[in-house]
Amino acid sequence: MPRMSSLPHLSDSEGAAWSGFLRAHALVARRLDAELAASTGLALSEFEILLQLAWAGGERRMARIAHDVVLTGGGVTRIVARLEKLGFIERRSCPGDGRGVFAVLTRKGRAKQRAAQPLHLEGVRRLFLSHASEAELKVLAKVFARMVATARADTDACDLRSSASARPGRNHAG
Amino acid sequence: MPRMSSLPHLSDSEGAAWSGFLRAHALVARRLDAELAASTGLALSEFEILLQLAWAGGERRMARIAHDVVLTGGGVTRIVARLEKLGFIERRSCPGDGRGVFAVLTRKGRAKQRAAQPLHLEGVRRLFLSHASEAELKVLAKVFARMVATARADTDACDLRSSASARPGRNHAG
DNA sequence: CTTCCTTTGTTGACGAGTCAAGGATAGCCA
DNA sequence: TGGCTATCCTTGACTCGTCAACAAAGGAAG
Repeated sequence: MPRMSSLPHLSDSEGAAWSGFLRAHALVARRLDAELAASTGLALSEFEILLQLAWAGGERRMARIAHDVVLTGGGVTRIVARLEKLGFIERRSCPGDGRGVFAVLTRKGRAKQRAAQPLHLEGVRRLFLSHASEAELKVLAKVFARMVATARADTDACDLRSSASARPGRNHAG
Repeated sequence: MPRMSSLPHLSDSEGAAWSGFLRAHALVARRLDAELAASTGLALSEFEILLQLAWAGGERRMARIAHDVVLTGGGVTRIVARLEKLGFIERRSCPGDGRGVFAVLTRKGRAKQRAAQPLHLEGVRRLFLSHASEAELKVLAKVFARMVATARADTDACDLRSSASARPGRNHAG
């Protein structure tokens, strides 16, 4: 019979895993973002988009970016606008689909991404990777992959289902 | 020699673990927050504070809350203000320390927390816990604990050191 | 007691990203 | 060809939480 620790009705390891997940993410993401911003002027979300683009060969459609970095369409529009104003990205209309927009890494953008890469990498290693053995890393990867897969499946299914239904916002009813 | 997958200079499992970490957190936290908000009107951050309070026996000082949930002092002030307006929390001045403020769970607040608990728990299980075996959960807990411990140690040390120094903000210098 | 420094909590200004509405294009079916 | 619906992106309004400045209170040293 499992005893309870930080969360009632959760076993010790359950509670520790969940609360650790939240705390670890908050601490690691916050610090990495701060370090990145301090020495490159880029927020983590901005760098991640540059990285995605570099990884994708330089260009990618807005919707695809949003999906990859788990952000709203509107959010991506704004981040890309920021990066465009800085000269790191260009918007290019999508031949063959008049709705689509490509975000394209400029030469300057690629340089910036390359310059920031070592710092980012060092941060990821120091704050995250260094705390797990190779075997543990594999476990994390596997578990996260499962969570992401089903969360995405759910979301997509939900999106399809609710195409024409209204959902309540945050009502704050006591 | 490790091959690279989603992130250059990172091995497959390293890249998968890191990017999985970010994606999984975004998806799980977003969805849990949405579900919680839809059926209780509480944001995840708000519920977590109620939970902390309940867990702590009903009262806790602001600074302690901020530390526990990994938020800024200002942030906690605002969340507590929200919860106070809703009648879930009372502010009480701290006897013996004129600066301190206790956040105290009201009867209504405790009831709210109890009412929301099952939904929260179910969400945590479905979105997070169900994707890992007991052994895997133990690994997650251990790894997260290490990350949190050193991140906190670093932060604290940094805070002490920088008590009287200026730090640059986000400069956005290209 | 006075001075200096630290800690605690609050607040105005702000930045980031969400949400929902809207315009434009695509694609299907009669 | 003329609807009808779905998808893509953008934008105004808004919420959330951060940051920096601040006021009030401890605490130690002279």
